[in-house]
Amino acid sequence: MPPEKISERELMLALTALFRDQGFEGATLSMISKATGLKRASLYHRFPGGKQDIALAVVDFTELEFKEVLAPLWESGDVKTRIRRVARNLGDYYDDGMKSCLVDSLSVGKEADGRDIIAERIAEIMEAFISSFAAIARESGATAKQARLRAEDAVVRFEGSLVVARSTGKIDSFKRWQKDLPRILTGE
Amino acid sequence: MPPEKISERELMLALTALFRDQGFEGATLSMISKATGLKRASLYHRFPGGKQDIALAVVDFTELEFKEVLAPLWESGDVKTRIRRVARNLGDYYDDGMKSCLVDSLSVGKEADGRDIIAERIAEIMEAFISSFAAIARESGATAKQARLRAEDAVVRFEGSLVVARSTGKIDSFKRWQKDLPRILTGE
DNA sequence: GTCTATAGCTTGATAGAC
DNA sequence: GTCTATCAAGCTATAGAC
Repeated sequence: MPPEKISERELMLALTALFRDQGFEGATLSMISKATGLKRASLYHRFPGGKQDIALAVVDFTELEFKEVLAPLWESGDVKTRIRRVARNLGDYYDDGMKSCLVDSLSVGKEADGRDIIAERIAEIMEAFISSFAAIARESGATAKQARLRAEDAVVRFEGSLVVARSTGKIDSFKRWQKDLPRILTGE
Repeated sequence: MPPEKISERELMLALTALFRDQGFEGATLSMISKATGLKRASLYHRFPGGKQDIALAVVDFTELEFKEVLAPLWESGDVKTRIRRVARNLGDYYDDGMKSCLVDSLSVGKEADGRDIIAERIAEIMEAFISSFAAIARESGATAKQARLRAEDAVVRFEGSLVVARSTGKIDSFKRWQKDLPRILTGE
């Protein structure tokens, strides 16, 4: 057998970038093949379920990556400091707002085929994102209800700033979101 | 000649819904044909430039529709009342947050073909949206700089709440945005 | 202004060699 | 684990009749 042409991690990073930028319909097997250096048949060897399998693997991978990005939330220390750390991590991960959100890109499109399975996973990831923010808002002294509202507000502004950045090419609102995040979650 | 099978307005409404829900790559000519009742060749009669022409027509149409939705901003009367009216219009237009934003859907995808022309128009629409909000924020007493910030914040939250609603199926954050809009734009 | 019919290409997916 | 070769189906787009 020939050796692996691309490591698991490099493969997943390339696939994630593609689905994030192109969405499910936009990411064709030709693009995937080109981006990974693997021919069609090799892709089906690694992902027997085809394109849907690839998309689901990307979602799983992103879920894990995101846990690392949000890791400071579960550590100890000053709450606002940890939130600032997460804001910085998210800035790195999303290239200061120039990259789209996978949840956004993958939730555009038809509900045919196995897209509903992907949609379900997408909803789970979004919920986990909000819950993570709610946990630290709670830690900062908010009631459960307050914390949930603050967390949803933070995620709404995050997603919105990425949409605005992608459509206008300007990242100002994302940078402001980064700066405002501690205030949003702790309520000042 | 046979009569028009579908009125210009009905046609544009169907096309807009399709591109809004499916994105550019996701909206195939088969879907378009089915949704409008027009065969492929008839679509090319109305839109000689093909799919890109249709998408651009959808963007133009949406730009006009949006001017009606935002119309209260240019009327006279109490500022907060007019903002509330716009919030209600946007709630109707986006089905309380259950519909996606065309700007979001159409800005996902490859930059090949004539997609850059569409991207340019999308950026214009987003800018007009922000400017409209900035104008009424200015009217409420804000400086030009303050008004711009408030307007961007309002649009960011609007887009974000639609992304969250689409991915989770829950419209709570959109409803909150609607309620908060007067406060966001006038600064209380 | 609509249609049928078709062209030519790309898509997602599979078979089988090495 | 990778490849070449191939498939049927779908895609965008066009020609030409009525």
